Amino acid sequence: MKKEQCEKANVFGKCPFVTTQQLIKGKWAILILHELSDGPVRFKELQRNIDITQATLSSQLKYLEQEGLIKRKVYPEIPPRVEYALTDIGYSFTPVLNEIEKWGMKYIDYLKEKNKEKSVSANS
Amino acid sequence: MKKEQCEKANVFGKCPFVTTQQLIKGKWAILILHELSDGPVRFKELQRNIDITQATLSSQLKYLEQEGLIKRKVYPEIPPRVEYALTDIGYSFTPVLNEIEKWGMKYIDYLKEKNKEKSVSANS
DNA sequence: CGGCATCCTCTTGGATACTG
DNA sequence: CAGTATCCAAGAGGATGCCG
Repeated sequence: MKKEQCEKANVFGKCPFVTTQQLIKGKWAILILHELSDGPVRFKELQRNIDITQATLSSQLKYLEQEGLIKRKVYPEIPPRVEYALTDIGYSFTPVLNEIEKWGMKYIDYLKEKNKEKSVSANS
Repeated sequence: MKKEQCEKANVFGKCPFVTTQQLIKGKWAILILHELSDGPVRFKELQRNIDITQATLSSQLKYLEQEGLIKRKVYPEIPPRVEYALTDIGYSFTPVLNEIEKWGMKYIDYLKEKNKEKSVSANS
């Protein structure tokens, strides 16, 4: 794409990089999307899987729902049951998640190498 | 990968998602990496391309250099000249950038559709 | 040109307590 | 179980001015 789209006027909804960044910059968005990538998950289960407080999880889910990435389904039961799932556009984010995971593993390896070198030079 | 790696102990350097998120959560990291993906770029040029103040750009670059994603080369000239380039591990981030760009464009289209629907229903 | 130091503001998100 | 309300701390990052 033309770089110009991202230059000067770095606006949400214009530049794909800025737009994506705005959506996933939060501490939890990527993790939540990843948790939902295998199918619907209940609120409580999400909270258990990710280490996050109720209040924070609640606000994050509300945000992601607003942006159209996830959908909320309420089952009229007692006790209440709410499931969260990816929307179509949310599901289409999967390739990004996969690349993030692959690169993350690569970077973790890189960190290990870096630490190894450091301890070697410290011993010399 | 095993989800367990990301559960409970969400630590940088253990879970690939958390690790990557920590590195790119900032407002500028993705844009800077994208700008550098075609080869070395000077400080001033970066500042022109992205709309960012000197102080902020400087601290971002220092951060990315610390994390090993970019490297800094100083040319002993007058006036001074400093070029930034991707390291190997930084360059290997390119596939993530590509997916981010693709998805970002998809999401921008989605936003347009959403707005169209809204104005239609508003006129009915 | 390519920074750094300082100050200051605004947002994110964690802790805690309460509700249907 | 699945939230909401309130309060608060930390950090990101912008503005400005100075320096080699």
